Amino acid sequence: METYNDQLSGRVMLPVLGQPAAERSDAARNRQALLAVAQTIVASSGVAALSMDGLAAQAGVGVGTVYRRFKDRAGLAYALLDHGERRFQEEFLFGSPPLGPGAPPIARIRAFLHAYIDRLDTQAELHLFAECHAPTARFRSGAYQTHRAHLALLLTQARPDISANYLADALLALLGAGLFLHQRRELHLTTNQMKAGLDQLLNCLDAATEPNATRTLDAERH
Amino acid sequence: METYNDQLSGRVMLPVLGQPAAERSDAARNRQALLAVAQTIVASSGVAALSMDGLAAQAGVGVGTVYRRFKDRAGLAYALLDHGERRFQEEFLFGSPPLGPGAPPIARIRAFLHAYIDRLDTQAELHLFAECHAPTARFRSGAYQTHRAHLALLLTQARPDISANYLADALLALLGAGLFLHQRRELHLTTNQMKAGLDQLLNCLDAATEPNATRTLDAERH
DNA sequence: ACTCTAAACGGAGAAGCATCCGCTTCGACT
DNA sequence: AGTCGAAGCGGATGCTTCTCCGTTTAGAGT
Repeated sequence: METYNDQLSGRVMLPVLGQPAAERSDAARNRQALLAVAQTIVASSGVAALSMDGLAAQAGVGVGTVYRRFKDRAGLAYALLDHGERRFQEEFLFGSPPLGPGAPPIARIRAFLHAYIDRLDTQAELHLFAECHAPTARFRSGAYQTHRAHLALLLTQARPDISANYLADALLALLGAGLFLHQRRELHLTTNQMKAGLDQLLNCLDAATEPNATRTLDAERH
Repeated sequence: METYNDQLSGRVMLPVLGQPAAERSDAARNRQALLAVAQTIVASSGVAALSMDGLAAQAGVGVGTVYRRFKDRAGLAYALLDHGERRFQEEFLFGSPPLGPGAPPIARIRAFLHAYIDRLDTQAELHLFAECHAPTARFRSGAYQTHRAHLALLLTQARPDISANYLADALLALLGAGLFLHQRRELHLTTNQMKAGLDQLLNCLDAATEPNATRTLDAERH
């Protein structure tokens, strides 16, 4: 029933409307403490070692508190990813090209995919952890929605003839943590090889542009 | 450490080499009984209601037995998917075209994707269950390896200029149970719409064939 | 029929997730 | 400073997964 829209949100874009009643100071303190401890655990022993009970114990709070703050295991994971996600969003929404505005659509998409791969390179386990413990949540999360909207917008510009939303979902599927880890651990691909693979597909998209479709809205053909 | 290679295997293709020492009769009996009970539970109450303890209780065996037979939750799920997977493999390996041999590569790929979507339509929850409880296992499973090899072979014929293995993984990523359920539940797509989406992408692949690359190995250009 | 051993069985127990609910505390408003 | 209600706290509790290990049994060889 509940979603993780608050975590990892597209809040960056939202006006300060009905801020859902700011956290009480003790609550905020606990959240920070818990996040700090959680990060330490993950850094030192890996995500597998991160348990709700253990976290509560190490942070010196009751388990109830952990659940109140983070809802569940997946919520905790999303909270841990949130900082990086915010920065990422700022970069592709407001940063400098080619990731940020200013570059042609295909270039921005490419930059987005590359940047995403780089994030996975350091955080794939955490992403996987989050995805697995709330399987449908990835798609409902604010982060996913934002990424999807971003890609869909760019794709509409690059390929007005293809369903942009579908394509956006497709591209994001290629960035799933499970696939990434498989490619890294089993196939021993480097991030550069993955990027190259994605580039190939993008080239495909670019090359296959229908002759009568406008490739970019305002660029002349030559 | 362990994998699920035995479940959902490409055994279809394997000669009768070192059959891993046939099951003892009591073991086989228990496996059948457990699978039957598990299927009943899933059919009547959904995958969420399928617990190892409950299964053991309902089947009248100890939990240890369940774990010995199926290794873990994910293993049980894979075992439940196994029957259908065998039939699916037979169809795309030996069945009639366009799914089976005889049709041109792109047509076979399309047929494969469509058939996969149809399977997901009835079994997505079980697939998701399996994927989530052994996140990396999907990629290591015999089923995945077989699907991947199949697609890679066809892709090599259709697009010798693109890394077939990478593309195969990409296509299979689009068939993840998580994405499927998201598209069905959240976006209210029909299976036909999903198939259409996949077709669009395939058309892209087809259309973007490099002019100097041979589209099919022995077809003349005109 | 008897023996013997690898395989299978069963269930107690450890550990984790999540909930519930009575108690405590913050902080807004007098 | 004092009141008061919403929000937060915590840990007992229940349920589940999975492991471990002592006991039992199938079935091959004699």
